[in-house]
Amino acid sequence: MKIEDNIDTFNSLVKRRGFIWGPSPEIYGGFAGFYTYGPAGSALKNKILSLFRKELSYFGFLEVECPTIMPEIVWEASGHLERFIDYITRCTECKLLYRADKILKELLPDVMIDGLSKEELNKLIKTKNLKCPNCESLLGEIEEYNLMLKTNVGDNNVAYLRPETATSTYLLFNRLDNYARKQYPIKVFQYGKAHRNEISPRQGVIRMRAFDQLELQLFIGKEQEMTLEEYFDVKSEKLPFLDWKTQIKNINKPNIISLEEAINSGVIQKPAFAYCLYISYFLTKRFGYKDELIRLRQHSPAERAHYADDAWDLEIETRQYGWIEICGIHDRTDYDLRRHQEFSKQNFEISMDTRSNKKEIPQILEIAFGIDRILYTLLESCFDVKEERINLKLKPFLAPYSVAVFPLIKNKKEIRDLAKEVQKKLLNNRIASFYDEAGSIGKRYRRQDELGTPFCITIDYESLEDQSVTIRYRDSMEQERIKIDKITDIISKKLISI
RNA sequence: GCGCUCGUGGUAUAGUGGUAGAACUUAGGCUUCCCAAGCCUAAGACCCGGGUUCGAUUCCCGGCGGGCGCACCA
Repeated sequence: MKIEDNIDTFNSLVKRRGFIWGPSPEIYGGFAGFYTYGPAGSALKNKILSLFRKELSYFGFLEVECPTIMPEIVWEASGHLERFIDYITRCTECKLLYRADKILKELLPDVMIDGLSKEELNKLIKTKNLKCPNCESLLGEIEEYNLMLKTNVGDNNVAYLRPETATSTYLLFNRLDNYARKQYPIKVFQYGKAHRNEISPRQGVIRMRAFDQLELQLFIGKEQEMTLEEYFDVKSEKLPFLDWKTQIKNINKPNIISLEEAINSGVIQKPAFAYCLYISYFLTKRFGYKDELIRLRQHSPAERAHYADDAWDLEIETRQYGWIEICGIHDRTDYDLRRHQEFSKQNFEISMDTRSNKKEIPQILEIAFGIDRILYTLLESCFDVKEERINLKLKPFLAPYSVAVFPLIKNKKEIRDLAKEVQKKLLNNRIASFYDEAGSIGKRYRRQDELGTPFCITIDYESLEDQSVTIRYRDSMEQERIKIDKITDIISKKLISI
């Protein structure tokens, strides 16, 4: 069978090899926006997370884990309740759906629409006899479309599934202030599920209704944002910046400049924020994306979220979906803590510097990764077809299986026994190893290539005599002879070093 | 959500108003071969519900799901 180097081959691989299945539950026809990771996908995801945790600990981040359901007041305070509920109206005839504020602004350019209540919007539609631009029929009653998933807890308490993990981290502020003994900036992250009731989810795991976020937060003083030590260690690092003023000129090629140059030219205002952009880029690079597939794109002021002062997306270029955001870096200012202080009636004004009595509410800088998008873009960017061979070029430490073990032939007892012994030895050292004796040796190599297994060990006749085996490398397909008692050492080293 | 379009084994598909054919994959066996060889055998599918019909996977309606366009995407 001819293996073509195209996106269909990729999509079928992702399913066949157990990376991503869905929409789930498949046997009931599927539920749009919900997907499942099969064994290979779960393994890959766990390795992604384990790399994150390792690196974040290096950068001094603490991990927390909060509930995914929070009472209504939290979302009122965070601003999500207001911003995630859209008033919509649909045409009574052609059923086209409009966002109420947008259509009213279009039809009534002279009326001030912003800030009107649902009742006032309804009144306007009725008194002005507003009609659908598409078919000239009357527009219907205002309805609410809520991007947050609502639920009831206990007897009758309204609550929402969190649409982001960040907010739940902010609610820990006074606990963290204590725990970290005011060693600002306090660096925290949280990994977990978030839920959004997308109107029409598409693009597979790129836009799901239940998805995984890994969000880093820096609680930091306003002055400290300009003087952060960590910035000075990395300020000469070069990143691919695409600021919004450049985008206006229709230029989509990033400008590769250092953090310092970005600050000096005014593209970035705060050194601490520049440091956050650096962290996002550094972590992304650790997964092995090629340079040309990464860019940092700044939001225009109009595109920014309600809480953000400056916002950038770290994007990866994909074959199937174009540039995809895998990480959002936001300067959330003191917006969140100020709001939660107000709604919870706690005091978040603290003195951050013992030398003065000045009190302030800390600023928050946020680096928000979408884990599912990392998993997807990583699979896509590692997918490679050459000479009838599918090869998933994952970094060795990310591959679902680190190594596979084969007896060259299965009907020779001694070879088979030795192969099983080698397999056992690897497992005893907790190396993710897969044993396979079915089919020709070439077929077994191909199976592992599709899963991204970086190393294959083959036991042959020679092994019986000199206790050596062949190690075969996924990308080069080259083979080397190594001694059995060196296998675990060699593999372990290769898993760390690359 | 609207419009168009599509939905057949694990994957990608052929085909039909009388329940489906091949490929790859998978499993068992032979072969023992270091890069998808070959041979034998086996398993496995018409998205769901309703209607028309003697009979529906096929036609019609509805639902669910996918793709594309519009809208939406803090």
